[in-house]
Amino acid sequence: MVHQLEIKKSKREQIIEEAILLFKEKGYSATTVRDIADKVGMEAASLYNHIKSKDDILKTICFDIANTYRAHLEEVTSMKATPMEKIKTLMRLQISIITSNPASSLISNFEWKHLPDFERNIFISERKHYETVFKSLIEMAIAKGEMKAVNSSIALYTILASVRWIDIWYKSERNISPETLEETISSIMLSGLEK
Amino acid sequence: MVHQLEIKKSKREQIIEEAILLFKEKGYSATTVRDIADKVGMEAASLYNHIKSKDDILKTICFDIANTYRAHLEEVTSMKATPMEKIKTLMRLQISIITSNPASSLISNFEWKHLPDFERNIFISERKHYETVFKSLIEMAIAKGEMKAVNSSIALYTILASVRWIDIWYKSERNISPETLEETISSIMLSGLEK
DNA sequence: AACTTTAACTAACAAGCGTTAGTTAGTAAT
DNA sequence: ATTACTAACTAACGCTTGTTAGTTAAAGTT
Repeated sequence: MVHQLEIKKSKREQIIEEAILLFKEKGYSATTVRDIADKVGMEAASLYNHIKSKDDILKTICFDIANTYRAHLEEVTSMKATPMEKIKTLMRLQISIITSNPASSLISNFEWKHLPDFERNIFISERKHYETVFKSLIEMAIAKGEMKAVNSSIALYTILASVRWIDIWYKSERNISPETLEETISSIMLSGLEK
Repeated sequence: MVHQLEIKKSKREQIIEEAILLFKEKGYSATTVRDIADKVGMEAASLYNHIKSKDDILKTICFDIANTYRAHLEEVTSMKATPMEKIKTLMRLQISIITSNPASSLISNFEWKHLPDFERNIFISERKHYETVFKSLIEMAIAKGEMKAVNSSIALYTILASVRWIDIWYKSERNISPETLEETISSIMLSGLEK
């Protein structure tokens, strides 16, 4: 029993894995518990031996990602480095989340609105916190003269967009390594495209 | 009758307008025809005097946007200008679509997957066409030495991401004019953030 | 060997879904 | 004045939804 947990994926993990693929393909609302059960190879009712509810699956997916973001944020803010270096590190870490979990990143980005009220509010404030800290790094970088004096909101969302969008298209361009991705995007955001 | 069409919004337009807001808030699948009917102020069944189906609404929203994109693309490709100027123009036009129709842009970006098979395929190929032309502009700009020799796929999606993401956050930053938005994003993408 | 637990099953529920049918009052056209 | 059309209504249909109840066979524990 404890043995099984160590040597192979638990049924619960299998269920969540299949759910991730389905939520990504069809969206949370359009995915039924019967769809998920089919993929796992059991009856819909049997899922409830492993999960509490359909919501429960979404919660797990979204907060797995959200917690990783938070951990990265704490890691970076405790670094001894210039604001610009912290921004670069944060971008790199964020790209690594997305390239190693493209599907659940996408769900966390687009399906969080279907979380139950309580969890949705937590999720929103987690994200708000991330953005606030990120934005203050941008403002510090500008104040230090490391960054051009652009509107910090636009800079923030343009940076976030450039990495968040990866989960949408990354699959179709598989011959790009996470390293190339990270270097190219960083270079575009920091030095621009124009020669 | 023809009079009414000219002086005020038709019932159909009202329905679609309310549907846009609901689809944006809750997503297409989670929005019911009864939700829409409530907002318009009629019974669900009465909607069917004005629309063919729930799908019909989504089709209208998505292809209104898609057609505007196509029109802009044709406008730009027939311009006498350098690839770089065309890219800038395309970015500016795309930002203008989003700032003037933030809600339906968002739906077109995120809910298109719920289109019926036939329309979904058309939509996908429309978008593919847009991206292919955009990408070839990038490659021409690189060939001409106007743009740095970065991976053209990454450049394409980074540019698209930077503008497509606007519909997500634009509402909460209303004190930014479309012009500032366009200038700042262009400047970031072309010249970079680093000083 | 007797027990508890686990994890699957079938059956079914109540609620909600998009949609259709049939009707009716008000307006426009002849 | 009669007819035809528009756009609303109520009622209901057939289906799907997430979930629960009750059962059962196998595995683990004492």
